[in-house]
Amino acid sequence: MTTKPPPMKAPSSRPDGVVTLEQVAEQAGVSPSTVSRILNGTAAVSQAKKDAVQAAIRDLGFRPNPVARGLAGGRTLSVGVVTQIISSPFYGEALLGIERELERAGYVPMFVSGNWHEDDERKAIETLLSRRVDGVIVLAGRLSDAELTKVADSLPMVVVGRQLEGPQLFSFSFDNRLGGRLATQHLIEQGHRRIAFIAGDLIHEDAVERQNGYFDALAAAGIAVDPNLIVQSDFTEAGGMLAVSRLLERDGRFTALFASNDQMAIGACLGLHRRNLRVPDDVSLVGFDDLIMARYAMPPLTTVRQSVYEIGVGAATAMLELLRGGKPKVQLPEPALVARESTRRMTR
Amino acid sequence: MTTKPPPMKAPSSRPDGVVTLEQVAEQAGVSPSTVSRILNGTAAVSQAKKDAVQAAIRDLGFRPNPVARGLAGGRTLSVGVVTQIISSPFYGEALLGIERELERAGYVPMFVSGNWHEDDERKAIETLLSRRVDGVIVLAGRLSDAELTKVADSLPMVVVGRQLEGPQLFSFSFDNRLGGRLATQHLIEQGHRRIAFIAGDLIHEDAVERQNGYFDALAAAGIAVDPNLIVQSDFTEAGGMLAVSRLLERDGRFTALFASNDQMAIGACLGLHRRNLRVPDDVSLVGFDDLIMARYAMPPLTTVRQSVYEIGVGAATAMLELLRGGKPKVQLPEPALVARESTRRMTR
DNA sequence: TTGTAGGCGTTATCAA
DNA sequence: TTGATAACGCCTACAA
Repeated sequence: MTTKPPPMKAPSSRPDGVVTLEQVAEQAGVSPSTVSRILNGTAAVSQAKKDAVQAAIRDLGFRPNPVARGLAGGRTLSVGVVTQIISSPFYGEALLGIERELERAGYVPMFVSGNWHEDDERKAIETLLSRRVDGVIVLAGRLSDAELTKVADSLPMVVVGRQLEGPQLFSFSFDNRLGGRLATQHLIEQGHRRIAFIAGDLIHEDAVERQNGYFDALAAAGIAVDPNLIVQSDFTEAGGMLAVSRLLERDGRFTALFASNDQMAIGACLGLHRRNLRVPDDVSLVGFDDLIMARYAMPPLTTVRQSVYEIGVGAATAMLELLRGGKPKVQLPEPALVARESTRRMTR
Repeated sequence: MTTKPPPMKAPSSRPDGVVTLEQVAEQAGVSPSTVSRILNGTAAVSQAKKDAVQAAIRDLGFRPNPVARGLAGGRTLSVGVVTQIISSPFYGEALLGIERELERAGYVPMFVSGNWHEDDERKAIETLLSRRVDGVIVLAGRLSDAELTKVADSLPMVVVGRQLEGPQLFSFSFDNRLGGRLATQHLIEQGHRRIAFIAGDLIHEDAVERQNGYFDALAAAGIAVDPNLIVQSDFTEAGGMLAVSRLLERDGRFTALFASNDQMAIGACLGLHRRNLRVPDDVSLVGFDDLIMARYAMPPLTTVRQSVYEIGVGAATAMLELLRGGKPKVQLPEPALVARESTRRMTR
């Protein structure tokens, strides 16, 4: 042994099989910058070197290190996603859409929960920024428009469920109002006149819009709004169950119930069951979202289809476009009523 | 203007308000290394400097950059989580537990889906490694024990649902076998003898164990296993529904059904409904997991409680302990039967 | 078109 | 106990 141990660097492979850009450069006989340029398409490179480098990349199994990229001011190939509660079936489906779509472009999502809490949400975004994500997708939430817009100054941002404008900011919403109208209309067409409504948390535009749709349909049918038939809740199963109790404690009788999301509808169903009211025999029930759970509810739940998965895909697609420097345009399917077995024509 | 523009560096705050460790050092009148040492507790530092640095950190609102840390070989304060399908209600609850617990220690989870697919899972882990996560939590999955163990050579790892050993490797399982026994026993106690069983994907230890529990209970009661009453499925609602069809196509009659998770039970319920079989009047039904959906199923589902949320918390706790260099020990609650309305005493 | 040099924000290694 | 100094792996002027 004549060589001293320390500089014993085997150029082509380190202990754990991590290959660096520098090694690729060496193997291809070019400079690191050239490799970088080829990787990022930053500048024109001669075809010969391009080939050599690509061969080297393949041979060595090189994969750029996102962490180093992030530090160097480049991209991290990761996009932050602010959800509210990661365990909710609603967000679950959206996240799946986001993950799948992002993956196609080599991006990885970083999910953080806002817990329907302004501070948490703020912290979530900070976390994301400190992790150098390339962009942020915000699903609903409580942060003010101003605050979100400000973040978008330094980062591409996609916001679902609001209307915001900005150079690096894209937002889109599902047509919740139309959805709310369809649901209510369906009930009216079945002959119902006394239709109760469980609103979601009215801090959300979504919730408000669904309620507006409810009003629209009633108005169109010449049915007066009865405040006794409206309760506000929180989009959870437990909330839906509670809402039904409150509704039943009042004097107003109703033959149909429109819960502004599936989770509350499911909860309401149990609440009705507890009072010995049958769905749809005693009360017709409509939900909103068409989550998987709606299909498997008992009875299967009539609801308004908004493909949450598609919304996730849409958000991711928009983000990728933004990242590409383009102008996203997302075409969401129109809301549609899915009639199942929880609603029935009024016969009495 | 006598100074030339380029070096115009305002030491205390850059355009976007990002403060670096170096700035903290400067403000506190110490070297960057000292700041780093204080941050990481790497070495002893005089109290005076410690105070000064901490004051500077507070004043400047400094937050260490995880990306830079990751590059420098330090920690990224992030742990990777390999789930199977992020949209599943089961994983949702687990992820929530993981996220909450990790957050308490300043860690952020990175979720990636394995999609019940070996290749995806392998890729997921690679992604995680290239992102320099400090550790990996694996929830079930198809990767071989050997492969997982190998990954654990270079990284702390927690595996849920298997038995693996290793210096940086910790694994724990819920007592699925006992759970399966409890479920079946409950049915037997209600007088049922012909108890059908829907197994999960038997690639999972979990699924196998639940089935073993089913066998255990039958054996203890002196009931012979009837292969006609057993079908294998895939842990999804759709799978549960399909399983019921297959069961009913066979000649064997049954008065009770044990589905080895809640999702399949819910699906089975719909399947029975389609054949005009009532739960629990015609068939008593038991699930497994006690997800939220069980509570709100119609009728509310009798099931075996395993707190998926707790499992998530446990996995995270174990990981933090591993990261701390300690030996984790997770105490999971015993499985327990939660009797609700989907089962009833056989009267015929 | 290509290469060199410097920097991104931390941590780790050595001296002092 | 402290502080230079050199990585970490990549990107991006700048120069050639």
